[in-house]
Amino acid sequence: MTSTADAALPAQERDPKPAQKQDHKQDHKPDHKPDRKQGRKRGIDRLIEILNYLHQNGQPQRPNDIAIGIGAPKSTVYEIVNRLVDEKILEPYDKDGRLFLGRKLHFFGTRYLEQFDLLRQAEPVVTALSKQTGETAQLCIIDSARYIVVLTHSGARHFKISSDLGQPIPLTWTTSGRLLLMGMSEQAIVDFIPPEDFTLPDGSQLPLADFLAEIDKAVADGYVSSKSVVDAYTRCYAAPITDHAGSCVATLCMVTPRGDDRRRRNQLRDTLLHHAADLTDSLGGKT
Amino acid sequence: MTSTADAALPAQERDPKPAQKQDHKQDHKPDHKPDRKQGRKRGIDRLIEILNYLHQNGQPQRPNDIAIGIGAPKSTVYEIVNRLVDEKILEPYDKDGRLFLGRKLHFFGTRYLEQFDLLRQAEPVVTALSKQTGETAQLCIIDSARYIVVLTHSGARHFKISSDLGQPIPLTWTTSGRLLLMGMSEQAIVDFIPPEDFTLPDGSQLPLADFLAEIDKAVADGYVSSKSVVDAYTRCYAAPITDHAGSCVATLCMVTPRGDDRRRRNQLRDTLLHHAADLTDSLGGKT
DNA sequence: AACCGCGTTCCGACATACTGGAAAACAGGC
DNA sequence: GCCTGTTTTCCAGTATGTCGGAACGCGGTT
Repeated sequence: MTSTADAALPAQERDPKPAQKQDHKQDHKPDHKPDRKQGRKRGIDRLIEILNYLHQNGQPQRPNDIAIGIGAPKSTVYEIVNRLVDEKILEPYDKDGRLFLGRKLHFFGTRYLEQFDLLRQAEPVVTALSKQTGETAQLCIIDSARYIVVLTHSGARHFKISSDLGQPIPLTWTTSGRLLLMGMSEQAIVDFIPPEDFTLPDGSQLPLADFLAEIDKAVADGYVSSKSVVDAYTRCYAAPITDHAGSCVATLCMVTPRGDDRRRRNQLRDTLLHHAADLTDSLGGKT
Repeated sequence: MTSTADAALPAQERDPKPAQKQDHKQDHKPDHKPDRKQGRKRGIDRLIEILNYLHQNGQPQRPNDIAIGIGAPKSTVYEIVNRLVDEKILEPYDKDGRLFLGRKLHFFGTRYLEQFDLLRQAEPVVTALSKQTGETAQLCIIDSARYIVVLTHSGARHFKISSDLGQPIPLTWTTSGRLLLMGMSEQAIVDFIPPEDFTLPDGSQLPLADFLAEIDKAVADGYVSSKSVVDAYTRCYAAPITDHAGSCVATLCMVTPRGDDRRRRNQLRDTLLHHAADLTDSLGGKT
């Protein structure tokens, strides 16, 4: 099963069905065209669909499968895919013609990491935290009103708690969400979070008042430790990384199986807080 | 200055001039069109150019700069760039409108790493080697008859030996090149290496016989340690990572400033060999 | 051998993505 | 404020990239 940081997605199967989405054209202009039949699409869009599809699907696919998966004409997909293979943006995976994301993407991604202080500095911290505790450690941020994991390092446990790096999840579903929203007024939070995100994965509603109270407690404690909202097996720990103004730019967190005794829980919490404070310091944040 | 593993590029300035290349259409068919004026290009090509440009350039740029840099119409670049920002493939960098590679690329890149045994296993080894020695450590492979660095971890030195991850370099220029070609016949090597690659960065020619002799010695020794061919400051150490058949699939290597005494050189070599053997083992290779 | 399913390649036609050029917004410098 | 150079946005025309559909190739089954 697939579990994400403090927000394990409920057995989010990687089903190969069409990537239902896009069409939310956020053009700045009114877009007078009444959304004609989604006939033809341009190459760039296809390319993006292909990459996203392979990323979400997580495993090598044949051009034909990709075409079916994203609901695009085969001829188009073959065309584009060949171009991308030339560029090493995709790479052949086996002799059956399966393809996967290519090394060029790794190079691009590395450049991205180099460029950004937060991630560059956080990377060794996440690794150290994970190594030291043997648990899965992650760095999480807010991304367009959702929570996403941006760095992850798996723990030593035999059953892998893999994380869906980069998959947006409602803030309300996550332990970290309580911390990431610190400092926002009630009104701001209501405006910020999409209303549907107050529906928890089991279908129940999270009362706003409860959520606000949890945020308050999180801020007061300086960390959160709680059972995952989205699965029955994991406990999550999260600590804030703050900037010079004291607002929370990210959280450092851990995912562990439930069932640890109080002693170990405290120990994990302390280790986490220690690393989080270090990271905040080295970023010039206010501790 | 910029230095790459065992092949520091000679002050390879990152000049913002047009990316002269492509046009080598390797279509399987004769391509009857006599290569018309390079008029219009498709979106996908532009997109690739943009990403490559930002990657090679290494720093955030404005859409306008990108347009100039890749020699594309501004209107086109603005169009595409906006699309990519929506997708988080590019990201705004500052309020002057500069952009850089986006987090999505990091996510894609991570998936790539997860998927491939060699890199997944090699990553902790490279890190460990670098931490233990304080030097820059890298994993290198052959990529279309050239050498490229696929993993890197900077050493603790104050002046950063940054590496051009993913930049193809002639095998002859690199220490690792001697190892990566092990097992190939003279004829195979001649056929494989582009003739122009026997010209060293200083303009001199590398005699084939010398090169072959160096390869033989490398194989016999089981490692190479030599002064970098391409700069005057560094010494490089390389050790082979072999597969079950005993052929060299990659090299683990280190870049150090010159001037270490024999004792330390031996020590570094031993550490390197130790880690390389570990990695080969864990990949099921023949030691 | 002939048949079937599946993955891949080929090809012509048309909608449209890309382009050039010009206008508009912006940023300094005087 | 006014002028000058730069960056960004807008727009309409046409070269061309995308699509559908058909043909091809290959492995396995009857």
